Amino acid sequence: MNIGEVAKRSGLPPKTIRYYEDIELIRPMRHDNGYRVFRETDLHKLAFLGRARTLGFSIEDCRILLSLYEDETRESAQVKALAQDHLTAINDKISQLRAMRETLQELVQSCHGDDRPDCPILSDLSGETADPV
Amino acid sequence: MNIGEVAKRSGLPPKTIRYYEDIELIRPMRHDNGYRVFRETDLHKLAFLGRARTLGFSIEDCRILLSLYEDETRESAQVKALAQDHLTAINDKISQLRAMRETLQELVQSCHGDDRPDCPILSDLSGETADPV
DNA sequence: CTTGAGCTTCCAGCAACTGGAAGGCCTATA
DNA sequence: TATAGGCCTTCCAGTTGCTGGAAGCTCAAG
Repeated sequence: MNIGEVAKRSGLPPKTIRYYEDIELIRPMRHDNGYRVFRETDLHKLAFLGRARTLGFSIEDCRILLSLYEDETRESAQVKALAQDHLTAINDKISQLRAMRETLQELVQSCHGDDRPDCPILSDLSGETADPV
Repeated sequence: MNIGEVAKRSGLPPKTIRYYEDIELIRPMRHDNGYRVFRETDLHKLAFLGRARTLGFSIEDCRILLSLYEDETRESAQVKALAQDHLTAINDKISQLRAMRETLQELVQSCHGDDRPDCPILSDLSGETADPV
């Protein structure tokens, strides 16, 4: 398979696939003409990576996951710990975003949003303490 | 004020303050010796920026917010629209993260996490369809 | 033989800083 | 007065995960 085909089948853009080779997540062979040759195992790895990235794992986590996947002597505890840490990080991010949302929502709601310059959003940002509702 | 003082008072690290000058969010004066001189208005702007960044606004949004703040002929509708868009983006991100969390949580729960290699997390990533529970 | 699609490499840029090196300045104390 | 330290300066590089674009080679079709 050439890169275009693999891109279609894996759902990853060619640029990304080349990048993954660059950082040595995959190691496709080469044709005599310099073209990359992808085998089923390469495609499989790329799909694995795509899925892991969709779940938000970092590239370095992906590298570890891939190596665990290929290591028949792995302990599932290692995988679980990695996933658990990631889950915790995601939960932290959600909390942060929720805090932002809460504040923003209040500010947006309190702004009349017309042609007058008066604006509680800017007031808040500039450090004025909000009027008690 | 020197940068250290401003850093303390604004809560932003000196590096970040220099960076903000670099991208022309602020324009502090200079002493003869080359040191930056910050006035109250600079400090005020930095606090504004810090707060806006905490709410997740991008630097470019911050630039716009700052210019709106300083524009007495602004219409609050402009500010509100910006904040509303940002709020929408945050909500999108939260949705994404929640989707990740849901999947991850299931996977983590289904993994026994012991010394055996068998692992539903890796199975999922590798494209095996999950066994119906 | 030419055209166009597909492939190659390499370089640059995004966001928003952050770390570190090399060196100037300022103040206090011995 | 010398020096030590702490603060300041600039500049360069690195972070994460790609993405865009340029220049150029290859391949298949007409």
